Amino acid sequence: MRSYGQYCPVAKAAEVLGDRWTVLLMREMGFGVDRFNELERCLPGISRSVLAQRLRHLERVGLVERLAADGNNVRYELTQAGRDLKPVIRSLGEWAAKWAFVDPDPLELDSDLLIRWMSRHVAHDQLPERRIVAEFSFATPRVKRYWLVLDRDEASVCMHDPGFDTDVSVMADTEALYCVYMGKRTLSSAIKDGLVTIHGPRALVRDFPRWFSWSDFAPTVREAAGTKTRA
Amino acid sequence: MRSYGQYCPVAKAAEVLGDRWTVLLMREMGFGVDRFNELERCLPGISRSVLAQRLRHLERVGLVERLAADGNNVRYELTQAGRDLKPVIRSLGEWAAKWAFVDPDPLELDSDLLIRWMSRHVAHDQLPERRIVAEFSFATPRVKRYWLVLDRDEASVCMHDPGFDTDVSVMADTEALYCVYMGKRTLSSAIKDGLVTIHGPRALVRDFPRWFSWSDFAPTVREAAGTKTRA
DNA sequence: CGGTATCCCCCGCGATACTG
DNA sequence: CAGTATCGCGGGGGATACCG
Repeated sequence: MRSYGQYCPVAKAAEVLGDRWTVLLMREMGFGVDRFNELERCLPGISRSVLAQRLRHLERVGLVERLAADGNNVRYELTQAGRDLKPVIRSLGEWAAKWAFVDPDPLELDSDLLIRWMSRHVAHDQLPERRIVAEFSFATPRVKRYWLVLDRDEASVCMHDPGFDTDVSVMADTEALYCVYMGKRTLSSAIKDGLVTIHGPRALVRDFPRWFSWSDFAPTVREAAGTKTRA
Repeated sequence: MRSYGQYCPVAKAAEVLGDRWTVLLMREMGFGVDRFNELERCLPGISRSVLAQRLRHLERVGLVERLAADGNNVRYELTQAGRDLKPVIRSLGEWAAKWAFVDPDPLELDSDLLIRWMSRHVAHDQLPERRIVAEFSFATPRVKRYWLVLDRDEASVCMHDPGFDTDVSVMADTEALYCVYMGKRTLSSAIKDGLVTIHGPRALVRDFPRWFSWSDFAPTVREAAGTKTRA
């Protein structure tokens, strides 16, 4: 971003972070996404050239470190300056969750993203001791299936059947599950309305709601839903 | 700014604030600048069309309210949502003051801005009871003079001699006074180095350093000057 | 996987002039 | 003071192809 020509920290921050995609890229890296192609997948719509340009820029200004283990095995890590930005970006999100946030636009109902985001917010300590495979099916905006493989240490997303037996099967309306994730409604209300259905052994179905901690911003979204004052 | 197509508060905040100038505009309004032409002067380089477009946008998304007292007497005020953004923008600046901030670029030495900024950070309770007129002279990058009229309630900047008697006369190297303002150096060190000279009655010259509270970010800049670790 | 190279369009935005 | 109107360019960035 072109300089503002001001010796002011706010202006400097705006120059470093003001380019399109940069804040979202930092958000993703703050969640530990560290590979070029994975970053691309987490930012639908970004072009590969822009992603490369942003990563170079962030490296140049000292927010990101490029770690080339060997040849084509590259990882990107936040520096301390980059990690230090995490609470700032969070406060941006908290602000938006409180004021600028209404309902999901139909165009925003990307089930790929939702599944990725859910996989980042697994309450691992609430899971059974053994590995759990949860299958998710969405009908809208297009039919999609995913498998979440969860254990006490890790959560991974599969776009194809991983081969393991499925423990729990979830059918969800994409918008409804997005709203649950974001704190706009409760999972139980979505289930009552028939927008989310969970199949599987009784004990697992009972515990399922506790396996996810949902969005970091959900508490703020819930709070904002109460106080509707905008002026 | 084009949508990111993500139902995520961080993405929404980036859409609302991501356009060029928007964050700086909100910074200015947070300081109470509320007139179109004054905003233009506080954002050197912004074009009038972009300023108008940004104000309309911010009004549309509910951060700014346009108050037309009558005809051409218009003021812009932050809504509660806009005021709520102030600490967020501040945290952006704090981050930059800590990590992304080195020395003023020669092109950033705009004495107009410096005087305006200083006038916002007057420690009114440290002033004498009576009105004080301080004259500032800069030699670089071009010869410029200003008068700061200070009292217990108010501070105003004059680009021309206001007619009142001058109480204190300050001659300053622009870069040095910028650095003092931003916390990169102390006023006394700048005086010692002959980069700032204060003339006037002994008592006023003695008290002058306490009349200004300097930049909000100065403490962070000072702190960062100690710890040079960047990785 | 981890990028680069190219192409090209569009529009953001700065400059200037003009109006009520 | 508070804008609108117009113009013109520069480059941001999306799409696609290609490479080691």
